[in-house]
Amino acid sequence: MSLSQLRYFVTVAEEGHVGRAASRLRISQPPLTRQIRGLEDELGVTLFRRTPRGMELLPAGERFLDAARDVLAGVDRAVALARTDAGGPPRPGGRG
Amino acid sequence: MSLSQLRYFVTVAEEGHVGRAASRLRISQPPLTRQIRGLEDELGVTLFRRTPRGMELLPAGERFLDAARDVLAGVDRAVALARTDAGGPPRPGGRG
DNA sequence: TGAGGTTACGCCTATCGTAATAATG
DNA sequence: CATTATTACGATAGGCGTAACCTCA
Repeated sequence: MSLSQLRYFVTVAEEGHVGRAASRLRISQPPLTRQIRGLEDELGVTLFRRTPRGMELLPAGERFLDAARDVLAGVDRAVALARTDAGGPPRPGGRG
Repeated sequence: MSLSQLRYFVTVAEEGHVGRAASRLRISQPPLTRQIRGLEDELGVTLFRRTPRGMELLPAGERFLDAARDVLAGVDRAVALARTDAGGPPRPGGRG
């Protein structure tokens, strides 16, 4: 499980369409399909129902979507907290 | 930034020692050092102070530690939620 | 036939482990 | 010299893109 997989999953869930999601993520469909598939495989849970119209979120997927968004938001929060200037010395080569 | 980096960081923070942290993580010191360094570089923030006795958490590191734990807990929660049996069909080849 | 998701294959990057190096006291 | 973190170098695994394939209506 990786943060990329979580981002990919959220995008596919939002678009309901691998092609559109891939476009938004600036990657091609195959790696996106594989990552979603790998995520499902690792979880042991089917997150989407494949239809001729696209990807339909299953109940397990909806529950996971909520938690995945929380994780990604937590990452942003962590980064912001670390970068909060509170007397820490700047790194040489940092964006300072 | 990766979930591995977050796990590595939390372990080093808890041990205050790259060697012990690496042992707990079942990897060797060099990759652990590199991942911590890469994390600091990506954040643009120094998280630890290197001393002859080990790794000492700086203020930015303490703030990040709290948030990193939250992220990792969120991942566990997401997995548990997805696996919550609520009528979802089992995957063929799953761990059933 | 058309739309959409999936699999096969090759390339590139990232990560790991072993060995060697630098700093501290 | 002893301890700890870091860098150099080669091997392995994972991710991406192009091309080809399967499924459904």
